[in-house]
Amino acid sequence: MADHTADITDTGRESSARNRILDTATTLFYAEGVHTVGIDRIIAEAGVAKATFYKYFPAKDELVRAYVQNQSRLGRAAIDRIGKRPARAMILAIFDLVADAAAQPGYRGCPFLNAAAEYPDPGHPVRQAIGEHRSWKHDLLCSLLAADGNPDPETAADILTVAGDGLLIASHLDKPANLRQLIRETVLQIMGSSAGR
Amino acid sequence: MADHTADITDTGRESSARNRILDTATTLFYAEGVHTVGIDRIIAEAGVAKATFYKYFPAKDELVRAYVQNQSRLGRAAIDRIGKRPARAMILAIFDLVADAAAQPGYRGCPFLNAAAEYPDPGHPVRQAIGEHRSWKHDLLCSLLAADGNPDPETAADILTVAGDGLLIASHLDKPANLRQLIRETVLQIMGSSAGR
DNA sequence: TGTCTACTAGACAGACCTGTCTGTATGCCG
DNA sequence: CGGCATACAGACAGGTCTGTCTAGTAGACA
Repeated sequence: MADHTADITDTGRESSARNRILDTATTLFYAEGVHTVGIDRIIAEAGVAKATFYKYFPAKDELVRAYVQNQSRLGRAAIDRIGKRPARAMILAIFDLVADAAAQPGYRGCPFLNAAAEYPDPGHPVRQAIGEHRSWKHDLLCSLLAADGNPDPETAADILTVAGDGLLIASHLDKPANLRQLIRETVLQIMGSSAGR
Repeated sequence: MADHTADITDTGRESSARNRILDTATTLFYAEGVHTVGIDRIIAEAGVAKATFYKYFPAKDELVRAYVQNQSRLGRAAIDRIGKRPARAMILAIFDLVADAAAQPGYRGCPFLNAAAEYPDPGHPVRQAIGEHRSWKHDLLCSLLAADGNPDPETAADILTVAGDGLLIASHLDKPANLRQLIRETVLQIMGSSAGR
């Protein structure tokens, strides 16, 4: 569970203390929620003094925002790791990532959806960071759909986003046995059944 | 927003103090989250003594569970209010409820998804209550799909559940302009385009 | 050696949390 | 009238939270 956060912030010039804080926070926030995990616990498990923490993150919300951005970076890295493929295969591969994530031991759903649920105010910086990731992903889908020759990529991207969020929820709350098949079925049904199976 | 909680717990024999607590909690928990809202705030706004609160709800988590069950009751009531229709029209009407809810001023997404995000442990009573609501809804969709003549209502219900959750997320986080159209488009595309428009 | 930087250790204030407890007021029923 | 249930008011204990502050330590570099 801590493993996928072990390959750290690549900007190597950053403080190691800061990295330890962010990694610990990423693990704990994802596993137990943002409000449940306190600063004291994070600095204890990161092996860092409180003053050091507040040097790098002036307030807890700043850390939460960094956590969201870190998750965004990890998500983008996972997509980068797929490599180059035709547009339609690319979309299917991206959706397969949901099944990959759901198969991991500590899976607890989508970090962005979980975090958003804890911040009611849509104008809050944390919510904005979440929104940035969402619109990045939407744009990615949109351009892939356009490359696939979709006549209305905007609308199709909306629907695919809906499907993606729903699949993340289902993979977490309902844990369906045949998740991979459900994903394929959902995506193909949405993209038009002229699918390359 | 407090309005739709005004038509209270119909089991009229219940204590009015208990009802006031549950109604206040329903409003506050939904609007601001479960962990953010404390007991003191609830009893103050419900106009109830602390001892009275702990008489009816031995612990806060009991209240949260009652809150989830209350939301489940409200959701079922909304579906009951639709009245009788052919299966396919019924499904569309149920999905339209998402748009209705999203149009209300205090809309903050799906109460079940929000609450689930705050309880990591899948075995927690609150999560179980959420699971009960979800499987109730899944079964409802399944029987409607069967009545509509769907060849594989189980799988179709899975996909519709995915779509429903995704639409609830989208209507909350992305606030798309043409939500009603997005809903129709998504549902019809999933149920097979031989739709009755 | 002296100094500067980054860090550790941990006390502390002030707020807020859940849950318990004591005492009081009100109304119903016999 | 007495007895009992229900509810209110609020102090209190014990814990946790965020965020500040003081004091001390280890290494780099001149």
